[in-house]
Amino acid sequence: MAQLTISDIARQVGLRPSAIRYYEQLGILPRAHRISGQRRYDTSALHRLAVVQRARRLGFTLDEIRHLFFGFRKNVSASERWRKLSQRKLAELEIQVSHIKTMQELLTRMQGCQCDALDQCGRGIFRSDFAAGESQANGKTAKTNP
Amino acid sequence: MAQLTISDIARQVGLRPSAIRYYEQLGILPRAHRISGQRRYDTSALHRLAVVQRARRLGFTLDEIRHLFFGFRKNVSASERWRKLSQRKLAELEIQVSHIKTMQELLTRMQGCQCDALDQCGRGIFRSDFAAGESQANGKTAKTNP
DNA sequence: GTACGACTTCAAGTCAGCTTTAACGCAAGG
DNA sequence: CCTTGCGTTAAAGCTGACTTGAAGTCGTAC
Repeated sequence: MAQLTISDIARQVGLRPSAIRYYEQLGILPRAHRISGQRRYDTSALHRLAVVQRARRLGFTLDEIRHLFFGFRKNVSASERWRKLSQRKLAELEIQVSHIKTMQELLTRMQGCQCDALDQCGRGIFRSDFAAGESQANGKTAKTNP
Repeated sequence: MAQLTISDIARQVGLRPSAIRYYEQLGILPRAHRISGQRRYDTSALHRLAVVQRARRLGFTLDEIRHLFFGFRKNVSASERWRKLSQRKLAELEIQVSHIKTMQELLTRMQGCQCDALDQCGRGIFRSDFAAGESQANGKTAKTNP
């Protein structure tokens, strides 16, 4: 069982063959086994790619994806690093959910008076993301954009 | 009250001045009022930019941002288009939340046996995102990648 | 009056994430 | 045997979102 060609799996996950070769090149997919030079896959490749696609749509970079899902080394120190990385990502996702809620509220409120909603929510978002104290910098605000 | 320079607001929202000029060029920010050639802003620019930043981090493109937040024309037909667009975006955000939940579960489960969790969740995600019927195409699956 | 620093425009450069192109290999069918 | 069709690689190209560089304009400070 390793009968799928590159265009088979590409079609099944909605990617082009070129993207899959690119992923192999980056180490996101393992080097595929070849039959007379051509890549052959089994269904596990489909599952990996499904995860990759989900993660991409949530804003994960290809580098993050590689480290989080396919980069775990066997040794202990690296697994400690992995744990830290995934904890950080879990926290990010938590925040992302709350930001989506705010955004949904904004869009919903804009069904009424667009300018009002935009200005009010904008003020709120600004305070929560950036405004520390009007005139002084303080260390609490997240450095989201270095 | 229009005393902030471009680098003032850039610093306050964590962007470079060049990004703000770029946004003006794209129509995401209105053409700023100038004093001897130089842009001056008031706090409402900060609020707009806070919204822009939030939206960007949630994966909105600059085009979407322009249309959703700053593109509403005064006439009725355009406002109908706007409503459709925002409804679509609200639905997308809903789906995004559920995908984040799945991803959190995957990462959490990977604290245990990574390969097992990855393969199991991958299978699930694949079925839910792509697998329609094994051998036949059907029209229900989302065309996420045209 | 000229040096400084912060601004201006416009064009070209950068980076991630692919896609396209060119030149080629293999095998199944007529 | 040779065309057709899908596959291969390496290198160059494209898009979105900016950044950088070159060349110039202000206003204040010496």
